[in-house]
Amino acid sequence: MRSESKSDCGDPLHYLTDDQLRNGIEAMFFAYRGFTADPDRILEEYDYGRAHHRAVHFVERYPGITVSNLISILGVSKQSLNRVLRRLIADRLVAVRIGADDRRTRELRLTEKGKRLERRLSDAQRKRMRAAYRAAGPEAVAGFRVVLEQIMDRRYRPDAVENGGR
Amino acid sequence: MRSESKSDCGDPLHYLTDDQLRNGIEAMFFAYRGFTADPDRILEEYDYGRAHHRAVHFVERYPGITVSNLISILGVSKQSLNRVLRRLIADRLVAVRIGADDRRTRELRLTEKGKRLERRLSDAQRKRMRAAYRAAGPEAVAGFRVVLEQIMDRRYRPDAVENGGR
DNA sequence: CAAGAACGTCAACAAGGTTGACATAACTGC
DNA sequence: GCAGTTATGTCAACCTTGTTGACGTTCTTG
Repeated sequence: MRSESKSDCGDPLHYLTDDQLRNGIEAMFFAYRGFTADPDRILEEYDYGRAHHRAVHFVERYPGITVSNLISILGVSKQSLNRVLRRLIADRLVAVRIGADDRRTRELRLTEKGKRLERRLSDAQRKRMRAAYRAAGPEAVAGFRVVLEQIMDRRYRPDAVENGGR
Repeated sequence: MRSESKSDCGDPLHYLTDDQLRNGIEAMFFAYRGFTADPDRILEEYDYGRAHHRAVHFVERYPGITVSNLISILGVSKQSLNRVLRRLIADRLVAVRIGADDRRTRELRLTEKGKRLERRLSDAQRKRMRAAYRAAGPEAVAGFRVVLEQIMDRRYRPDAVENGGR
């Protein structure tokens, strides 16, 4: 199986020691902080928080998504999401339409204004990711993605990995 | 900006497309959630939060760390840390000593009880990381670490990367 | 038509972040 | 030795974002 060990100093399982794992854990902590730092600064201007960013992100990602689907992706209560969504709708960043097939549901989409904010936020975040990816190189990035997908809960793991190419 | 668009396979810079970056961003979101899920469940039993976990983690990591150093690592205000620390001290998870060289400072250490909780938390977190690492393999892990270190802010990056060896 | 689902909303509450202000003890420079 | 600065603790007020519980409306479905 894992007989191909690269950075082992003798022990092929050296990368699984508690120390290595601890380093990885700490790296996750610091990296996630860096990861959110740039959008956080932008959101401050608008008096929005990270919750607004997440909502905007997933509405952009799945245009026409319903409220309950958004709730289950974000993993928050409907009251919590509603507070965030209400403001985004009032500020005309998100548009609501009655569900086409089920009139009880609400389909969410970004307005032009919403798309502009989303673009600003994701540009900032992508800029940092791009710099990191570029510095690390394609093989490191591939490894990064594999490990992340292992860390996340099974149900969020993209089983059809379209970036498997190359 | 990058002009080469979409899914042109064959492009050696394909891993830097907006789509790839966006996938990475989303993976970070889901992975971080999985990453904190297990400790969160344990903390609930004790009525502690993530803030307590972070404090305990870094006190374990740097025994004798001072309050101000802990503040700057965690990146929170002293009032915020104080609220968390006060409880950990009252519950006898953290012991405080007057600084050896500077009597104004307070040196923080885990008590036996504190070590037990820290161990429980980090065992849970390591278990998930170990499974992820094992499934991904050593090369993926090496890539994972490189990318994470690029994402985090420079000042937290370990300049002496011990796994850079080979 | 009755039941249940999807949604919105009000209220109360908690964790954990912020800032401002103030107090004390200890170090440091002159 | 005194003045100024630093490290810490604490009180108070406030914000965001999460929670639960309760209730009402609209719509789908058996």
